[in-house]
Amino acid sequence: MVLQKRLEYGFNGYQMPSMPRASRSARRSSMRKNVENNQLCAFELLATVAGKLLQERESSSSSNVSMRTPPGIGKDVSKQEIKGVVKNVNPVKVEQFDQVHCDDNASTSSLSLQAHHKDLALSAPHGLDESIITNPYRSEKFGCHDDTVSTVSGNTIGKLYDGIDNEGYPGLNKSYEGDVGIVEGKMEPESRGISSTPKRTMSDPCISGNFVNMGNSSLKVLLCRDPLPHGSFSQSCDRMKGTSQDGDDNSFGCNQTRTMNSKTLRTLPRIGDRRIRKLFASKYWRVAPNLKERELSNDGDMKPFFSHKRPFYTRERSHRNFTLKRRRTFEPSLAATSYRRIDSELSGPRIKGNAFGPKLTKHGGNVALSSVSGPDSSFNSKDSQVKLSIKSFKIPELFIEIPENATVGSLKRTVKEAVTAILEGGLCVGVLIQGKKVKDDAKTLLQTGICKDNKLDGLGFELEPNSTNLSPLCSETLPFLLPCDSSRAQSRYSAMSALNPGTSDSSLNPPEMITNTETSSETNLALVPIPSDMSVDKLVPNSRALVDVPSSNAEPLAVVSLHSKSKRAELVQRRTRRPFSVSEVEALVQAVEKLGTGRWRDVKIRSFDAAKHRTYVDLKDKWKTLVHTARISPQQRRGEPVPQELLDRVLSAHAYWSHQQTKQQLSLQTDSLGI
DNA sequence: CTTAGGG
DNA sequence: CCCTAAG
Repeated sequence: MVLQKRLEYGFNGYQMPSMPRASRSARRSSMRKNVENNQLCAFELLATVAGKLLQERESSSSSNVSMRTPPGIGKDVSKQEIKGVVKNVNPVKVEQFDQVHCDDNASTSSLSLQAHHKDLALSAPHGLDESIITNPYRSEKFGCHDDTVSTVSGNTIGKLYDGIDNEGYPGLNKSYEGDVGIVEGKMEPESRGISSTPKRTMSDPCISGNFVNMGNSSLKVLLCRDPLPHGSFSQSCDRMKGTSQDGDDNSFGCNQTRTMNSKTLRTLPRIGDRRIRKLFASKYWRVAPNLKERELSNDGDMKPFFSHKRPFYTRERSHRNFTLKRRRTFEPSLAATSYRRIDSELSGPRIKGNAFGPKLTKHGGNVALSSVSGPDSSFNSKDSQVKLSIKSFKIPELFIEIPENATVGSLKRTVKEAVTAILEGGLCVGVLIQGKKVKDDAKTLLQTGICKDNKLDGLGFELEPNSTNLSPLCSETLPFLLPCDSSRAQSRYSAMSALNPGTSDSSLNPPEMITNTETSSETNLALVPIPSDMSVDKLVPNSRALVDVPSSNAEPLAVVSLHSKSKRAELVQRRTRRPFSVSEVEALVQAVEKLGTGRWRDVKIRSFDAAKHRTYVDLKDKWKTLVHTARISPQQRRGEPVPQELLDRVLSAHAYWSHQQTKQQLSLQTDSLGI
């Protein structure tokens, strides 16, 4: 009776959509096993190089002496000069190369700028009035890297930033495109030298990153890479239109845009995703899973409006299953972008002035490509030796998470450890020509086109983490996705509040981000504040080194630990609490009324697709609490009061679906018995 | 990955 | 919200 009554409440005449659910298996991918066994390719080589570098750093104080033929590299056939690994040691050093740079200025410089800008964006999205960013290019040009410093005003940065966000690199498009072209195999007359490198990087939203966690002296490093098609980067940025930060109020009704976004986003990072998850317990990941992609076409059908004439929603699922592979990638949004780079540690003090060195450290690049100076044809030697100058290698991205109260010294140590760990973990060197990876190691340089007579324009090298030790990490979207400009690079280096009992979430003390562009000449650790979705595109005028991150953004980071040493640190910070708003409840109720209580994934997609911080589990939980809430007396309820009307609907729907469920079960039983 | 439930 | 067992 009661049930009946309830049903009447909101289900008058409502026909239960009897749609068989797609079998779960259908969505399941059997290919779980991963190739985690990548062999350590040039591990040794790199280790050697790394070692060298480290040594050099320690020993060489000011001399920008370039390393000569590091063991293992180009010893035989080609003679290479590795000026710096991981960091640009010093562009100025070799005239010849500089020459090249200058010549290329037209194109290179813009390119560099791009990269540069990107970096800026990454590292100092917020007020930068006073930030000083060295412009490597300049330095290079003038040969006085250390002295020439250009100051970029916050505005400028902001603009750059915006430009980046918009996919374009205003004013830089030309070169950018050129790059892309190269990547695609097209060679542009103009691009040469470092071109290939930068583009590669840029086009690789996927970031390879290392996450270093310092809390508790734990060191967590995570490397990830995930090659993405160029262009994804920019696209990856969410451009959710007009969605509230929460996505709360806009959760419904605007699927279209959202869909596109999600789709796009989802395309981004991925490889790492699963892998990582697998490797590490889910507890390490705190990002809300992104549901699978949806079809645009579904949007119409999916309209959340509760109506009797509901369209064939049924198709939705199956369709979706085929077309879209759902992906819980890290949200691209940030994902893609949140990468910090730490190229410094290794190069030590000398990098000063090179913080934003020519090396295009685009974040996002899964591999840090360093710029290879493609020696011009003019730079040939007499014999058939191929001379290469590798200006720098960028180490895979690192993520560092360190408590605010940590000391600078510990920060340094952490970074160092992280870098060391990476190097020790093994790196592989990849060779790219025209942006394409040369896979056949057996080929001779000549065969590959790397010969003195050739312009080595398209030649590039990249360092890649040894996949054995890392997991590609695609950052998940920040839970709080930024509506329109999430595209901007962001990273989170948040202090783990969990480690600081005294100041945890509730303390309203948001972890602070360190934006450090000038902190030390030693480290170019560019920490980027996480833009809060709340204050989306505003640059905080006076925030310089430290940026407050709204506590609401203090979402946990994805941290992976490679070192067993940190156990406690593994405890991930709990997600910040985000009470459901009435509108969200409304959306939830509506969705459940329509879909039932056993299809949270669909509910999520239907009404909360844009709310990245609401997982289907969250929705399920919320429903659970709603039901509970509806049953208790109003006096016992807490939090934002939910309209009684909604609660009534909750009860009705709950009753209805429970009934359906039992009914279904009965029929099943009957069936099996009957047969 | 999703569900369903307990904590 | 988290964590997990199941599927």
